[in-house]
Amino acid sequence: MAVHVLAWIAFDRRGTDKEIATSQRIATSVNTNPVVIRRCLGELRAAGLVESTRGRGGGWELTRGAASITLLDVYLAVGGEEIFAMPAAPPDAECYVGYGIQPVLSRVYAEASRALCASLKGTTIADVLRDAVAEYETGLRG
Amino acid sequence: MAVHVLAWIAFDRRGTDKEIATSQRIATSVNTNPVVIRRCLGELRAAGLVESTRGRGGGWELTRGAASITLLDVYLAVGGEEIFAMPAAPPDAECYVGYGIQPVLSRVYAEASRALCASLKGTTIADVLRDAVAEYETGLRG
DNA sequence: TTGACTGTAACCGTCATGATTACATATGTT
DNA sequence: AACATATGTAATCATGACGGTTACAGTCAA
Repeated sequence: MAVHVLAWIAFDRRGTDKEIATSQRIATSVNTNPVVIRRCLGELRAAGLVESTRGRGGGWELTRGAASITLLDVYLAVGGEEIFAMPAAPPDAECYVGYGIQPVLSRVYAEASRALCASLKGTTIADVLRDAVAEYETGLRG
Repeated sequence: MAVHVLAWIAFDRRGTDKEIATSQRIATSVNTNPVVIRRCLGELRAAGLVESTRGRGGGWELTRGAASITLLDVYLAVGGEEIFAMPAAPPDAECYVGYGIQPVLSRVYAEASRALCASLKGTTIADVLRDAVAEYETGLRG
């Protein structure tokens, strides 16, 4: 959803009319509630990806170009650190496997997480927006 | 949890006593309920990683060596295809971004998923077990 | 026949997440 | 000043995923 929101703001900014992106208009595109959008944008703002202006005529803007925001930035912004869950109840500490498996799994998760992040780093919001628009136009022809 | 369970079965098999792994004993190590273990093992069996024998003296065995079971096998067995969630409600189809973003994100997710799977493929149950036991012994010395 | 084990259904509590309502706050326009 | 339009955020509800638990049926060896 965060990716969608950011792409929408970037798209809106390209338009000829200088309207600023509001949570209401974004919500229409994402097909959800403005409050949900604001919550999402709040996280993105905390990560420094967007800025908001309040009051009439206010709304949301990217703090930098869409081409310099990677999906990794978005992933980290919305708190996507926890891909794999560690066991809720700690394993049996007196068991060989139960005792030693936790740190081992942590290392494995860190490794997998690195691979995932490296992949996400390869795509920017600008890439997503460009491909989405292309997809739209292809759909119209088909 | 599935990794823990498989490592435990592999560990149990190495022992001098020829006891077979039961869901009860596995549950003790994982610190959970035998039914949870059986549910988990049911998925692993569906994926062909383990076999069970019923009745007295029954239990669970690996269908192949621990060194030939990768974490990717486990990941796929327990249905870990869905890392990223697609929007519950479909985006606005009349919006440039809303229409085209879904297939674009699908491609991005597929790419990220490939990276993750490649990483998981590099570690086997045997690796995890070896490191866990080493961790245990290191802990005893410290 | 008995005991030990798997196989499952059923139900509960918890947690995360999105949806919604309501209201406080801020700010440009009139 | 009054109003319209935004954001900011708390509170609440519904939903789904997941583990924990109980209960019971099916299976097999001793």
